[in-house]
Amino acid sequence: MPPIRLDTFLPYRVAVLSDRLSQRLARVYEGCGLSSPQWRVLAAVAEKPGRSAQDVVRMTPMEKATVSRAVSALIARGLMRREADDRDGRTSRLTLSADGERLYGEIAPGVLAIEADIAARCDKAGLLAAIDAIENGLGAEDAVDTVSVRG
Amino acid sequence: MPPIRLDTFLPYRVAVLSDRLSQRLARVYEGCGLSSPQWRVLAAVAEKPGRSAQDVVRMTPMEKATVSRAVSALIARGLMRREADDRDGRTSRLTLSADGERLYGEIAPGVLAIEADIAARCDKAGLLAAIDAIENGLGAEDAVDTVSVRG
DNA sequence: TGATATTAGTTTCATATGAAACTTGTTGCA
DNA sequence: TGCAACAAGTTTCATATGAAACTAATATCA
Repeated sequence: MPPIRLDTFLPYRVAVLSDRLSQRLARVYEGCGLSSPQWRVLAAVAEKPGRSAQDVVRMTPMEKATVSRAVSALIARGLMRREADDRDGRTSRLTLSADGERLYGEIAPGVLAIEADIAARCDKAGLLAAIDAIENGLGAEDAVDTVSVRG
Repeated sequence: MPPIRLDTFLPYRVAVLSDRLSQRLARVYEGCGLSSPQWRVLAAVAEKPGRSAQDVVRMTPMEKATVSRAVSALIARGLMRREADDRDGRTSRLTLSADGERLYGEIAPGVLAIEADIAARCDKAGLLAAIDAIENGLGAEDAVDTVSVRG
């Protein structure tokens, strides 16, 4: 079996890149006492107020337990509010408090500056298109499950 | 502060993609009783026998403690061997045992098939070029540290 | 040469994580 | 209705993780 060449093996390259980007962003929000899941929840709710925890789980690489804990921590710090959905008693709608908006406003520029640096160095549109294509493919494979692996 | 649009925010998109790819690959090697760090170490050593634990740490998004534990586990399972470097008494050289090669040979085709699917759906060369460019940029930013964030 | 700093690797410890059980509310349908 | 399946969210528990302390070997350089 000839070994997998890692420098051109996409899952490996993407994993390394993702980790480095995460660490780079973390430098910005860790100073504000946010963990990575907390930052992610904050960003998701800031983008679209009223999202439920489940919404965040679906759009994010986080378990529902992780999101639940992050939400609790953000509420305990007074950065986020939770109110019951009037249609469905199970789900609750999340919004940022004034303090939450303020903190978000402190972090976002630094984070956006990093992304601008990144985008300036690569073909961002092409990269997004590739990511879309891959994710669509992964979704399709889910249906086929392990079949494509056995070939 | 206008919220960050996540669907075009590269660190977010890359994190989600990386997580999905990891889970997809994990389906293959989990069946063989390997954890994610164990698979990564196995793949790194298979690619270039004689790599040290530190080599693996440098090329991989894993802590040295994680690598140390993964190596121990692989050796305990008889999949890997460790022998002292004759020049430097601190480092040890890792190689796969016959069983390790065999297991690698079982896993690699499935993993490569997944990557082939992915590569077929996107501009792989362009994607690799973008990753290279971003990683180079991140390296450069390290030197400048937080300066570019303050702008 | 010998003192000091550094590096490879391991271990310890506190914490974060994921899986599964659980609670509560909703849906489907007989 | 009422009962079974299901979904949102929380909590529990065992385990994986990262940070820091630690050991042992090597560099550095006065």
